Amino acid sequence: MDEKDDDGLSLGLSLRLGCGENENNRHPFNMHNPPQPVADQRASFNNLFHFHDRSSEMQSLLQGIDMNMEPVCNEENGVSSPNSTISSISGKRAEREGNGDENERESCSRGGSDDEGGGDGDGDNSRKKLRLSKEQALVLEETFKEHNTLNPKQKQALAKQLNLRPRQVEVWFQNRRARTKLKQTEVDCEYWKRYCENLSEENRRLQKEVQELRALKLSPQVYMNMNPPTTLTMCPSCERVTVSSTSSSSSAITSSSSPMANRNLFGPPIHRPMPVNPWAAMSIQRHALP
DNA sequence: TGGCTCGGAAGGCTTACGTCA
DNA sequence: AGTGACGTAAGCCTTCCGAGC
Repeated sequence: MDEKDDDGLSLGLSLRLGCGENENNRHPFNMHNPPQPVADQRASFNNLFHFHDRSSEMQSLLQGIDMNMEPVCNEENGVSSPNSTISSISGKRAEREGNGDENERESCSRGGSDDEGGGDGDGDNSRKKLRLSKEQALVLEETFKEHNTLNPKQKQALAKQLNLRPRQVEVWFQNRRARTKLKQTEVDCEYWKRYCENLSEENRRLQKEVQELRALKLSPQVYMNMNPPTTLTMCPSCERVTVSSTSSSSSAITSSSSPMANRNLFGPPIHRPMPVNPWAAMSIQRHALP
């Protein structure tokens, strides 16, 4: 088992960091906090999740499901939910399912063999699709919002609550993570696209400004009215811009009063609105882009 | 009825970790 | 004690394909 940190008493939870499927405030493009590689983001947090400590809202969601009901083999029932059928269990995944799922699978497979014998007759090769009920989907969604991965105990508990096989819960979470990531990628791409467009616009504007300044430089009377040369510096920690004159006495001003106040001289704006959780973004308009 | 989208499921691959020589 | 080989478990990616619109 991979649950080395599971003491068997607590319901530990494995969470992925950085990619942010569950991090609603994720800022994937913050230059000071770049996105992390997906493959190495696994980290385990224990004791973060207890099914029986859920909110009352969650409890109400679960009201339609008998939490005390023993998990019922779907193959025995023929359906896992009022509008679902069940797929056959086969292949590598079924082979490597841990002991935690083994008992249930074995018991289910006995019923499944009966069902297969009297079912549609296409045997193990068929993928019988199921459609999770609304109640099941709601509970899974709510659970996913809290934690996008489950450890075996949580998977078992959730499967029991929803009257599903642990494998179904596992697959649902895998698909949910994958599709969340896809959504996030789409949002990210759109963001970068518009970000580049704005950079191009900014570049054009600055080039025009340079041309205007060069034109002024060519006219001699301008020099007579110019202030002494100034130096712009920015504190790397607080990012405040300081304008200091080389001749006048300590005329340093901060960015708040500087004409350069709104210009980040050293890269993209730090506090630029970043893409939000894609699922939230689907219903909430994105922040205004730069 | 064919096309399309959604989403459950399977298979392959990668990674992390434990065990053992 | 350090190390490489090996096995195992879990997650991710890609693809398939049934169901519903």
